[in-house]
Amino acid sequence: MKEFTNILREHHLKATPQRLAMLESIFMYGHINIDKLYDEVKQKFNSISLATIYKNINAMTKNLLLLEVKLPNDKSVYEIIKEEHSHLLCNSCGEVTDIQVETKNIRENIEKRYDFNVSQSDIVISGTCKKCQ
Amino acid sequence: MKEFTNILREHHLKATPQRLAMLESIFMYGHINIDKLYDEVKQKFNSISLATIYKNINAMTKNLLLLEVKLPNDKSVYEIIKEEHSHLLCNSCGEVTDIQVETKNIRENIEKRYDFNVSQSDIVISGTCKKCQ
DNA sequence: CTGACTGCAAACGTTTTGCACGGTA
DNA sequence: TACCGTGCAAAACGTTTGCAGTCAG
Repeated sequence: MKEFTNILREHHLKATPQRLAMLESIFMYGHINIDKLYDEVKQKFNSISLATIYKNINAMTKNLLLLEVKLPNDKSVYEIIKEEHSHLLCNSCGEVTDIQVETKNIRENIEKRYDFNVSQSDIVISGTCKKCQ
Repeated sequence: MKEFTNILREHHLKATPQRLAMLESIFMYGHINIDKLYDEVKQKFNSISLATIYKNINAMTKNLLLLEVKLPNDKSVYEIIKEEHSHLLCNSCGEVTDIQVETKNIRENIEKRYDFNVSQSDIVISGTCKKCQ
């Protein structure tokens, strides 16, 4: 896919078929953990090794192309970085969904009350999604 | 300490000296990771093994006496469960602070907008604390 | 053509397990 | 006394590393 090739280059990484396959899977799922990603990529790319998956996840995360999302009671998932957003986690089906949460008030409150310079907000809302209720 | 003895029993766990020492350290620090906890407890209790630390962390977490807090770019810390609250993480000194964030509006918005039944909100605000600015 | 990337195997750090012994209730 | 918990050593697990060969730019 032409687009991911450019994205990789913009992040100073070579566009190898392994990386393109990884990005396609991550994009398709939106959020994916290491094991699932390995399974997925292995289907299209049987020779890929777990070490390569890890090396690339680390390289892309370090170069701010991917973001690790730590979930309560679950394995971390990775996503392609875009605008800042929060996450919904369904405890029943495990699905992770992007949501927009108004954090401006929260940030301002914290800056004022605790004299704390906020740079990042990690918010995961857990519960039961529509389908699973 | 008498109090922790009772708390352990209320959670259907025996009040062993190892567990009491662990709870005292966790309480003293507010939030502590496994390595630090092991170091701390080892000072008062030289014979304790890492396996015991892990077994007890798992037992107390499963029995809802402790909570694991996953931090971005950092090791998990554990705390004694009390009222729901959020966390401030200083990227400079690593300190974790409890804060009260008004989540009612957020929850209600999510319940309405996404038809999602919220049960838990995990919020970690990162940045620079007062002392480190 | 050269440095970056891959795949393999080995190494590593963290967490869990099995078991015999000891302590709590 | 009956279990539950402890400590040790070994095992299992997830992740990283070193290296020789390959490929993208």
